[in-house]
Amino acid sequence: MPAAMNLDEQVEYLAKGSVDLIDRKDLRAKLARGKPLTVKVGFDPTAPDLHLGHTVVIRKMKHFQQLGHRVIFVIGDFTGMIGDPTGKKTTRPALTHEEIEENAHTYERQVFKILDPKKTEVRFNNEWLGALGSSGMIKLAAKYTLARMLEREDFRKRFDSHQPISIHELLYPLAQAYDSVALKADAELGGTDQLFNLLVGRDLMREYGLEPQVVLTTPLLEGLDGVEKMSKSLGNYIGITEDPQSIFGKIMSISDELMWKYYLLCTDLTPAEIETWKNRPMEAKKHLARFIITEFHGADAALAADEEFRRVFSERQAPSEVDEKTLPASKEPQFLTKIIVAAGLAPTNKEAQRLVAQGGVLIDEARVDDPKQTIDSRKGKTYLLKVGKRRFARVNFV
RNA sequence: GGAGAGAUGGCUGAGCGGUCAAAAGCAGCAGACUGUAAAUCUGCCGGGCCUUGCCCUACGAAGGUUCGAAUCCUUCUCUCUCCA
Repeated sequence: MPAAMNLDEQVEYLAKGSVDLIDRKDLRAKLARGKPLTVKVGFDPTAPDLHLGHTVVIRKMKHFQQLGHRVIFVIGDFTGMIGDPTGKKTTRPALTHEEIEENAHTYERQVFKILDPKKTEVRFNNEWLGALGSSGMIKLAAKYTLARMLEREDFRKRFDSHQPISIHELLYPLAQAYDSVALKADAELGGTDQLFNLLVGRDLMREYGLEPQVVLTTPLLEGLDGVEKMSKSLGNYIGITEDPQSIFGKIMSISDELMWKYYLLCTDLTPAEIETWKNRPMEAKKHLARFIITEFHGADAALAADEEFRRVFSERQAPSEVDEKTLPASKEPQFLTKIIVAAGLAPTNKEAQRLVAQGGVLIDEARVDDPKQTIDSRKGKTYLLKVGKRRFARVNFV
């Protein structure tokens, strides 16, 4: 990271990969004072499993940190009671204090793989929002108008199409904005879906006689499918705490096209450096996978994952470590499909049948194509099963 | 308070009383191919079964009409719209 950058270089460094920066001049002016900025990012307390999509904004926090600024990680234990209305259909259950505490710790463990713990503050917004009380809340609500709220695209659309908007949803942007007031934030970061909320922060700060914060948004990262944004509920995510082998495989499974976006948002390489990889996509993808695994699990794990990938997919050998399954022996031969299910290689018998019929099952390296295949399952028998490209198990009959 | 619209498989979204385990797209899975779990192409895509044909579930819930209902009727639940 850049030790001594001049003002403009700093602005550029911080702006890299951002979508909105409001406004660049403000940021420059704040930086010019030479004092560390207070930079805040809010996180919902409900989803403690961070994935690569979350790391985009966390990486941006890191950039601020590297330049010596004060980064505050705000856990929205108060705003969590409302739930950000963005595209949400179901209200989530209220969490207990213990659960929130626990989630916060889980966050920290993951976030500090990227951020420097010594330079990161963690705060809970119930601290100041809870203290407001209902009368304080009303005073806060008095600072903003419905017309301005309806500028938010999400609200606007719902309003125009006569979809319901609950009153409490209008409070969410206000509450979040009040975080900035309470913390006297110089800048707030968030995904592009946060733009409106972040801008309300600016307005509200003016109302409270504070200098408005700089707003910086980062792009939403598409998930493995390359279509939907990465999210746990869609199952198209790469979790920070996932095992290295899965991360490696999942990275390799993204489309070449999508890979470049991951490069831009999930590594610290400059666009010029990324360009040098363009003519060898496969190597580039492996390099990306190694980079990401190194960050979360260390370089050794990354190398091992790479080796294993080569072994299993390029050379189509069995992995170095195969799950051992012990199944009860029987004198009569048993249907292979049942064994596959019993070994946890397929969820249902029907699915196992399909896999066999489609030629996706190998016993001891030999393909099976008869769904009615039975196998000798007397005591002491052992088989190496391969189902699909990446499910292996050694079954032992006892 | 009154009038009306709608609820379909992970999602989006078709669906004439029988030929609907339910079109199509997306996502997912498998195979082929390959530079990768990329792209492309092909196939699959509710479950059970001593396993290929039969049986169970399934179209918001519960009843009913019918030889037969996702499709018709009644009630209920939920969502939305309009009028007041």
